[in-house]
Amino acid sequence: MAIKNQLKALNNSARMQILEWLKDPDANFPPHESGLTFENGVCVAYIQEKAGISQSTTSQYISILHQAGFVLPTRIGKWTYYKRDEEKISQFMQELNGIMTIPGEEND
Amino acid sequence: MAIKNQLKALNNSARMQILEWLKDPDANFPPHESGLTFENGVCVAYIQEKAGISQSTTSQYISILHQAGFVLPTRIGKWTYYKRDEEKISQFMQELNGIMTIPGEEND
DNA sequence: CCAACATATTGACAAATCGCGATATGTTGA
DNA sequence: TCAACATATCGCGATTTGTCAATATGTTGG
Repeated sequence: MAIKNQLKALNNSARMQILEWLKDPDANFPPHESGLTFENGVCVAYIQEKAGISQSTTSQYISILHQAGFVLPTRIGKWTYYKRDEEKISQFMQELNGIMTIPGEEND
Repeated sequence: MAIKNQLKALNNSARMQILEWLKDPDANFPPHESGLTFENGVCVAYIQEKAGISQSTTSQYISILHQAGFVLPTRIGKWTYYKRDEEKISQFMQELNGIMTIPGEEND
């Protein structure tokens, strides 16, 4: 159930990229005008600008990433900041690994 | 390029299941009537029967798994046997892991 | 409360994917 | 060469996804 949505969320290059950018906000986004650090993540407007897609599409993509459990929102004032949920992402990768690979196999 | 097709290939429960079944053909399929072992994989007809989908859909799904590099065909007589390409699968998982996770992070 | 703004939701339509039946291709045994 | 069979490909309607503009919701400062 969960993993199906998670794979669907990844099945789009913009959504993948957003997740990658959020790995290192300092390297990928300008500082927030509010002076806020990236501790709580990045605001939607910055993600939109970087991705070069419309506001509505950006919001929808972030919603899909959120439903997949990959990002966590923090609302501060009129802004919503999103950051990666590293634990959920790790869990997903472990689960996918369990599905995809054979336990004994040591291929690399 | 490659990883996009690979994620697409996984974005379908029947295709995921086929890959899982092929992890252990002895456990998931009856022996080939020809007496052939599963060394070269499983014939399409058995996969079709197990998946409960049409012949054309089965063939197409296997083709998608093949394009993704997840399975290898061996033609013997009028049969085509498919088995997992463990190396490619491992490579895919490593690549996805590199994209999805942050190097230093040790979440579990 | 209102105007301005950030984000979310809705409605629409094109493009991609699902899954099938029909048909084509390739192979073997007679 | 032909009939039977295994698999692949084609063409199709149905469903899902991509992406947008328009609109709704929620928040703050005045």
